[in-house]
Amino acid sequence: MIHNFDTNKWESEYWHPAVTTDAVVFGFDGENLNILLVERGIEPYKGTWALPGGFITESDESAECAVYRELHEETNVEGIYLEELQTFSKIGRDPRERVITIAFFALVVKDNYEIKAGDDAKNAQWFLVDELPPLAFDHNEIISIAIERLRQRIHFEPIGFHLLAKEFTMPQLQNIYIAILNPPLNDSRVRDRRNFPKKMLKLGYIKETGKKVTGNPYRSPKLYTFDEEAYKTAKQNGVKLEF
Amino acid sequence: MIHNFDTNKWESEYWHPAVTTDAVVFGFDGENLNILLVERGIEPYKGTWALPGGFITESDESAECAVYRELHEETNVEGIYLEELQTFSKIGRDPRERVITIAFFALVVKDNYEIKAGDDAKNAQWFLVDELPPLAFDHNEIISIAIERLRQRIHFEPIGFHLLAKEFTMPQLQNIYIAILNPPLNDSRVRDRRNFPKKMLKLGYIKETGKKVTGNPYRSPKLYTFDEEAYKTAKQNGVKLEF
DNA sequence: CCAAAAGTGTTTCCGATACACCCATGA
DNA sequence: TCATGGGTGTATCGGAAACACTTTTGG
Repeated sequence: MIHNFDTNKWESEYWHPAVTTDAVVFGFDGENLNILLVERGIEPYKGTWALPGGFITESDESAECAVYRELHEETNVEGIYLEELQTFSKIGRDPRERVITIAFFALVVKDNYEIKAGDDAKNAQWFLVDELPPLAFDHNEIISIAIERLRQRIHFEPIGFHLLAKEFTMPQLQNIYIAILNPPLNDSRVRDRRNFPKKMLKLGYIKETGKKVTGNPYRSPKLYTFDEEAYKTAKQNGVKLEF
Repeated sequence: MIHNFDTNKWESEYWHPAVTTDAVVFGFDGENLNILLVERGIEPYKGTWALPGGFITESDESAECAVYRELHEETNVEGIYLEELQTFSKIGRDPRERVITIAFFALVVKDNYEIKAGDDAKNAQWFLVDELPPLAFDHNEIISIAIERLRQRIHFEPIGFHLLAKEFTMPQLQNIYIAILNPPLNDSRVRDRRNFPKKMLKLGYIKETGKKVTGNPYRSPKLYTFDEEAYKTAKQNGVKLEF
């Protein structure tokens, strides 16, 4: 093993890899789950769809900052809830050089953003999770892991609310669970219109607004909101909040 | 900071950070949960306890390889189950330069290894999770996150078996759940000697060996093993395996 | 025979599941 | 009035939780 430090005793001389960040941005439209992709405008994989992201370009930029910056530059999306997914460091995952990628995943309300391609991205748009195009690098693997993480997470944390507007209907919330968990058609726990709201309301952190949606050619659903205070209190008290 | 670019057009010109790996190794002794630490033999934090780990020193070394290598060099532990925890990239977490650390966590049978300090480690030993010494860098934070991850994971995956010898007793397995979940004393689900085995055996992937421990000055407990086949089958069939 | 720890069975109760009909709205 | 989708209550069943005494073993 190498132990050479240079004259600056704090500066290591070990090999330094390139580090990038990528974001798996999930957007929900009330019905289906989408992922935000960009079409690469530069080599390698020019013209192929890929996750938004890019190099950490400055020594004083954190990974979080880098991924926010790239996301804004490439897709015009900003100010979202981001969480680290995993780091990908296999040899050969980038044809240019050894690249280590810190992947994040994000949850947004799809219609809150006007997607605009920019920077290295020739194009940017939403794709249904079930209808993704061929992807650059190992981005398929990253997305699989992100979906898996989402599936686990939704059992323990109310992540659904990041995917919905402040006020939402029970069927919308239910559609999130169906889209993420993809349960069998006869799973009455998730798919039954009577059991689902009961279970959700029992968690104690969803409250009615008293309002209803208008303008539908059918019975108008009630609007609910996420009661963040109630959620925090319940969490602190160790109340089980599992779905 | 080092910025050496070559003429290869694939070589990016972005800034490259230093990347290290650290391992949070949990060892179980049948009673309590321990963490493996090393006493640093070099600056910075010379003489302070820290997680085993170190720089990715070669461009063809994956993060997994690096952490295995460092762990072996510094503590003589090898061939263990390792899983990525999280990547730590905050500015200023290392006084030398900007360092990004990929942290892993591992689960081992404590008594299977003879801990021997080596390489940059002046010393290496187990500490009870509740009695950790002051730690170098942000290793306290890394350990907190590792414990949290462990706590979540044990609900869904039979990670306990990595912490036990092939044959183990029910009270040992129960002690793992108690050590990791640290439930209130009146939590009869985890702490009751009648309910716990019932629940475990119902999962279907633990089988009796027919053997018993010998040499105790009291009733000898039965020995069980983890039935990996049964576990895989159950998992594929979507049987719920939650604790 | 004593101390220490392990093994075992039953009752109760709550919460999850299963299930079907009526309501609201706009066209 | 029709089509579409949303809202609501109840009965049953199963699994979780609560609970205490007996057995084994070595000293």
